[in-house]
Amino acid sequence: MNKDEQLKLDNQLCFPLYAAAKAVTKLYLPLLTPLGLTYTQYIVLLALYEEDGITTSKLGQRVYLDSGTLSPLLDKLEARGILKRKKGKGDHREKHVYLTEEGILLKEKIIDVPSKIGNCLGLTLEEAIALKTLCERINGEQYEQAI
Amino acid sequence: MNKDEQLKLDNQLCFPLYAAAKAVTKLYLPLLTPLGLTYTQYIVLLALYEEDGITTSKLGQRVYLDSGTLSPLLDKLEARGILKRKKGKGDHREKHVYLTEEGILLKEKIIDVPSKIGNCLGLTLEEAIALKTLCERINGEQYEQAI
DNA sequence: GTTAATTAGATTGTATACAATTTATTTTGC
DNA sequence: GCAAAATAAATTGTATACAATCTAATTAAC
Repeated sequence: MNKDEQLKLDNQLCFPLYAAAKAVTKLYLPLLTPLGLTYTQYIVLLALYEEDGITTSKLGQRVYLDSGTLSPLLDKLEARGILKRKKGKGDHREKHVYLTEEGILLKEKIIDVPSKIGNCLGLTLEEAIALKTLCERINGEQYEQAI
Repeated sequence: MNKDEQLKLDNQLCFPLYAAAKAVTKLYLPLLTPLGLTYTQYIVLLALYEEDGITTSKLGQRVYLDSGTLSPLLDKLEARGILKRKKGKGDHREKHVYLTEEGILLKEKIIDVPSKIGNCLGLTLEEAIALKTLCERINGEQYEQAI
């Protein structure tokens, strides 16, 4: 394949990946909008359901978001009464993120989302696992010095 | 796997996919920033190198972007002198997007980007093709009535 | 032990993304 | 042939994303 061929959209890996991520995110809209949640807010809540009281920076590492994205997002969820941020006893620079009663109750509405999404992708279970594994490989790489 | 397990971040398909797309997009930064381009602008240019003079709506379908994203993006590229939009002779609602001399010259700088990115993903060729194929399957699906 | 370097979180600035709306034009229905 | 529906592009509003910067608090260095 020459350089001109290589430049075509259909020969890129990045583009289908970018498009697929957007398409899958959009799949969640009809389930999350009724709950007043965006996809990113949903992801942040999943992380909190796993580890309540996590610090903001740890949460950011978990969901691959920096403070520029996470701070205003947490502002909104806090304003809605879903979570609270409190300074810990130790390091006073850190803030811990805690689910409120309402945030904990919201889990009951969220818990059916994965199964409802599950069979909508048009992939077999094996294909979905293969896709997930390949994406995790990419996410696990260290790219800083790669270029 | 019970519902609580199913809700964990590590058991989602959507999340690694979303993270991998962001990671791959970020890989392009050191190559595109020197050219003054963002990743999305790069994708739009690839589409134009394949079909110069395409209408705005066709371009949007090709790169999976709606007019709300594409209009201001084209504004910027037009302001930089990389492309021009002109009304066609036929349907006066349509605008056709044409590369300028400068936009055509830019291709010479862009043409090496794919090969430079190529081997940075830590995937074998077979794995990259498998990933691309699975993403294309997702992109080809019709999801409107799926939920 | 005091200054320098680092870190946590927030803020600012720019660029996506997309739903919903608006305007101009074209096509349909009858 | 004309009102109604549809379409193309732009605009508005809200929510990511992230680089760069800022402030406050902590740690390191000497």
